[in-house]
Amino acid sequence: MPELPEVETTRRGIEPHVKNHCVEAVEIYCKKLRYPIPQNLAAKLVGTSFVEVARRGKYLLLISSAGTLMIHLGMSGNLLLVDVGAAINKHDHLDISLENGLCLRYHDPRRFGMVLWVSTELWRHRLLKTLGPEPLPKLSVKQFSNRQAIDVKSAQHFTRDTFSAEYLYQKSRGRRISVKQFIMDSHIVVGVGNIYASEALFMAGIHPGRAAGRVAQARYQCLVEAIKKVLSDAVQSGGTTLRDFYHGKDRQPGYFQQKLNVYGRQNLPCSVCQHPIKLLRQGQRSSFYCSVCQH
DNA sequence: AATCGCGCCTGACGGC
DNA sequence: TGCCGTCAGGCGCGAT
Repeated sequence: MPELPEVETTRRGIEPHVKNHCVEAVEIYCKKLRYPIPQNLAAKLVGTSFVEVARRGKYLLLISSAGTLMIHLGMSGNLLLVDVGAAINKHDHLDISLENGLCLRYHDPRRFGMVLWVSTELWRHRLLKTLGPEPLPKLSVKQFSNRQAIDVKSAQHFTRDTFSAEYLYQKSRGRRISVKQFIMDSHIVVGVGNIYASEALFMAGIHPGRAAGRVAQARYQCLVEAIKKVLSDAVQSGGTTLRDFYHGKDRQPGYFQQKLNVYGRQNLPCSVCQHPIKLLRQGQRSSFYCSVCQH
């Protein structure tokens, strides 16, 4: 289940092997992901190069002069670098062969992911334009080493640094949904998935079931800091496994490297007060929390 | 406008 | 051994 740190780790992993290498061939093995893979991808991509490997929320953006390949990994998606001509395995859906002898391969058992082609300015795209701010905007700024790859308005949209306690506080006034569902809403803030939402709320001492509109601004300050800490720690642990992205298929998602304080730990003792961690069902999602430390 | 719940999909796992 | 039900979950979308 890729969360933002896993997507960022993937972005960093593929970037040096993909950026500025000409596309030689595109092969589609399965059309039906969440949306169909555009059939004319080869016509768009062959002979061009990706000049930037960027990310907006959990969307990976491979930007070429002709347009942008937008990839979401969904629940079980994965991008691998294999040698051109490597055998196809089950659930491999797309191959993009490059002139350097490597092939970028999209693999996704559950097919919740998406591979889309965007030829308009990115900030106009319906799936991107409504997204909330990045929790770690500094990562976004670093992405755009090639300023010409992206139009000014999209770059501004991607790098706006508006994620703050005041922002969450304002956005949440009058909202009755739980604070956990609120921070997991990508239109509020991108990249906070189920695991890190539980972890950040624990760190901030906020009960996941509390109404978003009934969280004080000072507590949102704690939450903002917790979200940034949890995500940047996970990006860091992802980064430590990055050395070998190409050959290293044994790389682990960041949350396997990281100590999880509550997620998946129901009935186990809280790391702070030793009381058993509780499980709460919100929507169709599991939340884990400590009823003593969080309120 | 906000909220709720559905559907997409496969693999893992438990019970019989 | 195999079959069947359940769960996991990001996200868009339609209904309310």
